[in-house]
Amino acid sequence: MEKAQIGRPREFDAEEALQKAMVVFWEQGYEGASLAGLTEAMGISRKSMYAAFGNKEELFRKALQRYSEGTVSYIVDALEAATAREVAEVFLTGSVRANTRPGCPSGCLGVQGALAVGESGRVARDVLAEWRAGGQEHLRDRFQRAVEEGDLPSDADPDLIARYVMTIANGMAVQAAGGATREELLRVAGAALLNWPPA
Amino acid sequence: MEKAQIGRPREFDAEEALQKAMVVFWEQGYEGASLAGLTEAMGISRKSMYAAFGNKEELFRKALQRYSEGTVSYIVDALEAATAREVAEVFLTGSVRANTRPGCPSGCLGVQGALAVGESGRVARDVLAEWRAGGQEHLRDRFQRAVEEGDLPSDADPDLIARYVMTIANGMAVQAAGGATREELLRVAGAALLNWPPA
DNA sequence: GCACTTCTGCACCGATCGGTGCGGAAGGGT
DNA sequence: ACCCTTCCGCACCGATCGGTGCAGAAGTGC
Repeated sequence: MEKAQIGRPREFDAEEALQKAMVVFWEQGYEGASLAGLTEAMGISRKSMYAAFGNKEELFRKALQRYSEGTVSYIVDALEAATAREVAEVFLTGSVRANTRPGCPSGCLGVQGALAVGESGRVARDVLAEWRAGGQEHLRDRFQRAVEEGDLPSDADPDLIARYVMTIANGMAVQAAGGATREELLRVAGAALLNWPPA
Repeated sequence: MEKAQIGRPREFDAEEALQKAMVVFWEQGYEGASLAGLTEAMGISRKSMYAAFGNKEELFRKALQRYSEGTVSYIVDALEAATAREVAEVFLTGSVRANTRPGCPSGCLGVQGALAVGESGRVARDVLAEWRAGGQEHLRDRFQRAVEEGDLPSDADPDLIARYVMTIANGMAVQAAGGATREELLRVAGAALLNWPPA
């Protein structure tokens, strides 16, 4: 994104513009977000957007990356928790907070950004599916380690446990998109954690 | 939909066409489904579609109604089950089967049909949110009855239990949209049901 | 056979989609 | 001061969006 020091420097803050674009994608989805709406929110012209980010798909990819590093950075903390139970707890409560953050759209960009789409959204849909699968894989690896460390029973299935936890998170994202409050979702997360290990 | 017996009768089967439209909405979402794609799948012209169904929004509403009466009719069976535990079990396993039906799109129309959308999809999004809330309400009423009948502990919270069950179902719909198999999801449902009552 | 109604295919509507070509303005290096 | 690069606002591109007007064809009741 930074390529030259010579010439007229850009007048806008790329990170700030990307943040605004991320919010629009988060709220309206990949297909629902138009170039006009994106650039208006970003405060720049179409031409500047294309020069700085490539095209709509690339902008979406970069917005998702920013989302990963910012909004959902709690997953890093979760994976570093001491026990498998705490991993699940930090992950789920972090999800709830991210899905119901005041001033941000409800729900999760990684879920509602592109779930079912037409031809033009295929790439975005696949990018998000891969993104979710990647998160689930990190959880699975962590639970696998927990099994090896004796933190989980030796016959526990890390794949199933990771999928179970991710399913709860995905479901809460849908609930948040439908208007569920932080308190309601925290209680759901609490209920899901009563069951541990879940297999 | 049936209004006159005089005049030239329509040449296509409205129910059959609606079924095809439902599948397109299911697969591509409300915004992703174009009139061109819909009418092509339905095998009729734009004009015939408008005459028979009104407009795109009305077509979507009628497709959702057909989805309710067909694909997700298992919810009726679930609500009639003898115990709250069985209600949850029939509901969740029914969800898994509906989300992974061979020959149908993966996932749930009620979830992926319109989760995050632009201006033009607002109505569809709200229709679906209300649809999901309605299902959850039915579950809550059933669990409320279970409390009154002593089938659930007297301090159990029907609202929380219904939201918990619906969250699992919503999450499995996202998982299915991402490619999870029926077997994988049945194991998740089984794991979720180990935890009963979930509060 | 006639009148009446409705169906259907085609072309077309204005609006918007994602994406660009152009030309002037503006900053940095030397 | 010069040059060179980059930025940026505007107009515009073909394609597609949801939705319609028109006219001919076709079926039903009398």
